[in-house]
Amino acid sequence: MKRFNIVICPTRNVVKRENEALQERLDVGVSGSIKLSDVARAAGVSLGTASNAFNRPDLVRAEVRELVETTARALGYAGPDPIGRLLMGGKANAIGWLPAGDMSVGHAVKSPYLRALLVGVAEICDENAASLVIVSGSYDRKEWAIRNALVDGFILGHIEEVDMVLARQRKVPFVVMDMDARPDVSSVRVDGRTGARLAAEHLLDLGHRRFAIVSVQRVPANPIWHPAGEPDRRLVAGFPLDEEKLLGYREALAAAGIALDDVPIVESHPPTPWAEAGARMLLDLAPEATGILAMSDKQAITVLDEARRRGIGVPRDLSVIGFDDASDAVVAVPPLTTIAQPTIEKGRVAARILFEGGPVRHEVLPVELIIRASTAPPRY
Amino acid sequence: MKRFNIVICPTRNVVKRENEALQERLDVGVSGSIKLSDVARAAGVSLGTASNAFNRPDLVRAEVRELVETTARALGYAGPDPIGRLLMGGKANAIGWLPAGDMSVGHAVKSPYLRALLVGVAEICDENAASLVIVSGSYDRKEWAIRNALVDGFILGHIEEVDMVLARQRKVPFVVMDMDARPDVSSVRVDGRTGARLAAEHLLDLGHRRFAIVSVQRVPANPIWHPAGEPDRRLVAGFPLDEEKLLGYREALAAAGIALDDVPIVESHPPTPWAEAGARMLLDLAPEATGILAMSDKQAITVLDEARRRGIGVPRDLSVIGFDDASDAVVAVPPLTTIAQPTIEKGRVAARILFEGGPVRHEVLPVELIIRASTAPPRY
DNA sequence: CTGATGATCTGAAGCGCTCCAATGTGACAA
DNA sequence: TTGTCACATTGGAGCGCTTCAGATCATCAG
Repeated sequence: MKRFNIVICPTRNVVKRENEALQERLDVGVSGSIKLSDVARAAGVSLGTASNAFNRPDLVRAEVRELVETTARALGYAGPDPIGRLLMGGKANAIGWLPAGDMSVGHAVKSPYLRALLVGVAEICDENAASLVIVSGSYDRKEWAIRNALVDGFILGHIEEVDMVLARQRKVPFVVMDMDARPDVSSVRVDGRTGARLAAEHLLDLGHRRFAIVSVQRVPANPIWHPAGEPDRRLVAGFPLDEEKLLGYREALAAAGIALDDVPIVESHPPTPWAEAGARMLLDLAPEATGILAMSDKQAITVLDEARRRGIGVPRDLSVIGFDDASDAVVAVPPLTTIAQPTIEKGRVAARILFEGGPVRHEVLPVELIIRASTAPPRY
Repeated sequence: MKRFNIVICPTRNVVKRENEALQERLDVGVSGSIKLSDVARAAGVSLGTASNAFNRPDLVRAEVRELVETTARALGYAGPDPIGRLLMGGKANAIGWLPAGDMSVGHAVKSPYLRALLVGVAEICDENAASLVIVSGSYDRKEWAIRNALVDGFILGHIEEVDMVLARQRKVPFVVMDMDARPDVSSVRVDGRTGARLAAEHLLDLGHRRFAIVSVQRVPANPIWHPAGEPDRRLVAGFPLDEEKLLGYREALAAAGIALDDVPIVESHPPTPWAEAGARMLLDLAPEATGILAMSDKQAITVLDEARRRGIGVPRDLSVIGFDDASDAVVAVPPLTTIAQPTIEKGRVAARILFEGGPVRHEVLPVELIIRASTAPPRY
């Protein structure tokens, strides 16, 4: 029967205290929001118990729990503030995604390739009931973003070494995409070299011998032209994955007796205005090429469009092959021959690495040649 | 000259202390991460000064600031922890987006309509250098999500009243989409009623008199058939905006002497499997209809596909009109006649309301009839 | 009747940071 | 010399919560 007393006392208390608290709040107007300690006081229990009532209900007697809940409701308390919770080592319940280079949030949503990646990541987020943060990461804010984004882990588009150092300091797990990461950093990439080799071999098999390459430029800027035979040419490719692609092209071309240095290259930034300038430059300066090797579908399709504008028939006069097999490749005019990479799966794998924790992993995903209608034997 | 002393002392201090601190850290292995107070101690300055060195550098003498920075670097300090910062009323620098109903993160990225919305929101996020959180909000987690997402504001897809109460408790600004919000909650919507009226009028003008409506079902479930003349029919539409559409249809039809109650309605959930079942149900049960009024492009296109499968010619045998003008409307076969809504702009407006703060706003955006090839006069 | 055992609760110590009132200092004017 | 200022820095009080080592008390075996 004493039990009973113990229960009844706080209950009586609460009615009284609740009223007091309510009164207080009315007096002060709709004052600063109530916190857990207010609820605890009003309910006549300790802060710890109130906390437990919300987070570890099994540790609290049913009556007391209910009492706390009632009080909370009466006070208009919205439950423990996520920020306070976080401080004691709680999880943000979200992972962050930082697209490569200077890509904005907007671009991340618009680009078919990045979007596909996002779809994969989002799927795994759903499985884990976590939110997805598209981190605003244009160059000038990237450092701030990496340091301050409220996430439990990061997926980083291929980034600079310096950003990787930052990310490591952040002490949250992260995985990088599309680069040969250091051994102590998880990574997910596709076999860009093989893909590029397949692309070049496809055109070679069709009989092409005069090529031009559309390479990726890392930053938004005017396209750069690298003529055939350019002295001291290095790997002119924006991101690590693009360097790999260049190696793949070189490998295949070399097997056919063609030196990479004898192939003109245009470097352009894939988003629209730059890619278009690149396409114009390409068709202006390499009119003799019959086979165009593009490092992304976006760039390949831009070449397709520019060729159409000029009355150059594809694939009659010009063959174009892309890379990615993003969603727009199949609806391009003509449908784009390309190297498919499992982009959605790439997103999934990266996200899984984050959620599963575990040791460092390095995943390399396969690529595949998809022959559509933008490539054909050259006319002689 | 005393000035000089003051400067030099901490500097000497720091070298010594830095070593001590380093030693400590080595002793403990790579122990728990260093915090601002460690840096302050090691640099021989107060915690407050160390904080200022990072956040309000102008308040700290250059030498001291540099000293703090050096020490921080030496200790491997990654800068003030965002969580601690948050606690004192800092901003998360992110806004959250919670798609409607039971939509998952994945669906939010896949659906052309939601994606367009996302593009608009993302654009404004970029302008404000903020991140975008796609909040995981399937029904069972929605409450948790609203309470705990680490954001400075919310964009809520049309939600239940109860969620709005939660959102208000959260004490962060939020705006709801596509519903007649309460006067104290900002909202952005399109003029669904006018849009629907335009759609019905278009078909009426073409000469159609026998209609069927594809309405939106709020939750994933088998489609529901509402035959013509169903007794006690109410507004059978999933979300508030869909109710408006129904009113618009009713208005236009009534003007032509057709009672809404005499039009069969199928209610289906727009994502794929349900929409397909709805399309089949529609063509099975309303074979006499020559004009289909669909509340979303997704559903309209699904009808298009099912009709093709059955050998029903569109627009020869059947006219179909959608709503949204999402990106897939124009590439549908045949290209879909639809009511365009400024979806991207809708996203922009919602995001701007959040970032600009200011008083409650209620924005209504216009719609427009886009005639393509899925509608034509009926055959007699 | 005693000590041991569980089941509940309490109280206080953080978590890492920001903010602010108070302090100290040199420069400058009176 | 003294008073006044502006600037640089300090110390400590929070921010809202979780966690954990006790404290309490009814219960039960011995």
